[in-house]
Amino acid sequence: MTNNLKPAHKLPGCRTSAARSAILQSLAVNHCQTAEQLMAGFSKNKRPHKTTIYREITCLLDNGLIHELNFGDGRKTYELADNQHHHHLICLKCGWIHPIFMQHDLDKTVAHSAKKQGFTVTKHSLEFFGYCLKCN
Amino acid sequence: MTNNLKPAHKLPGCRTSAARSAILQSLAVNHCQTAEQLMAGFSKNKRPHKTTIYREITCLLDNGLIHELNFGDGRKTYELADNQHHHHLICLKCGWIHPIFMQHDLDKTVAHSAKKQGFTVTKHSLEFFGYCLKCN
DNA sequence: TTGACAAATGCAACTTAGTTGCATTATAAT
DNA sequence: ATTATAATGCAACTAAGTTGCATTTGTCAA
Repeated sequence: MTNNLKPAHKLPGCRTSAARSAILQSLAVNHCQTAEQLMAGFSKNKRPHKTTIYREITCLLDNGLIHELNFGDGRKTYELADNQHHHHLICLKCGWIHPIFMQHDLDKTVAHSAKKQGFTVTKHSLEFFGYCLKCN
Repeated sequence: MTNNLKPAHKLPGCRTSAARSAILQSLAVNHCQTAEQLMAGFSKNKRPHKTTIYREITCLLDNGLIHELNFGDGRKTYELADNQHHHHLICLKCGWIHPIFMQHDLDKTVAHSAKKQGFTVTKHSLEFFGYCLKCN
């Protein structure tokens, strides 16, 4: 588990970083996490400073290893970039987040009509909100 | 223009409010605006305090007159609730926002499969990011 | 193996968006 | 006209995230 993540930790122009490795491992276990949740994932005695967390997140974003998401609650959420394109179910009560895989060509469809007004679509965000099993 | 908005300004348990009327009028002209943009819409000499803006936004949300959106830049955006269901084109460079109307039954499709795991979909968010005519 | 440069880290102070408590003003129902 | 309560302003606060700077540490080249 640790081993197959190691290569990804080696980034060009970067050294190995305990915090960076830990963040990637944490995201491999828990699909979607905020900066705060990533912080909480460390045991208290070896928890890095919040500045470090935010800087490693920036580094991982710059290197395309993670994606930033925003579910409307004002916090940024992160997930590994190495998984296939998907969307999310998000519980409005408990914050439970679940990836869903569905086939669609929204991007293509919209790109076509958007182009008529000179707009080029590069990505989209599609999230479903509601109530999970426990909160229903 | 002012007249046909007036009735909407009368909210149960609320008095008429200059700030509230102005916010609704501003959103009628400019589809999507942040709290800061709404502030900027007032001429300097009769601009209400930011606390007032935020409180009026809360009031309008509570009464269902506006919707809150979040395009991932950390700011909340507001639009009138009295228009038909739509999504947005959002320019990543200049922040240009444009509503798009497209037919789809994503909500229904997903609601069906989500229900199998006990999740009830109540709403969804679908936004397209890219570059507008000017920024292309 | 060592030396040195740059990356990683920690800390304090700062920024930005938004919130809360409290005092004052003003609308509208009686 | 009186009065209750909504609307407003102001100051102080919170929460998420950022920046500057000093210190530590990993890694490359000699």
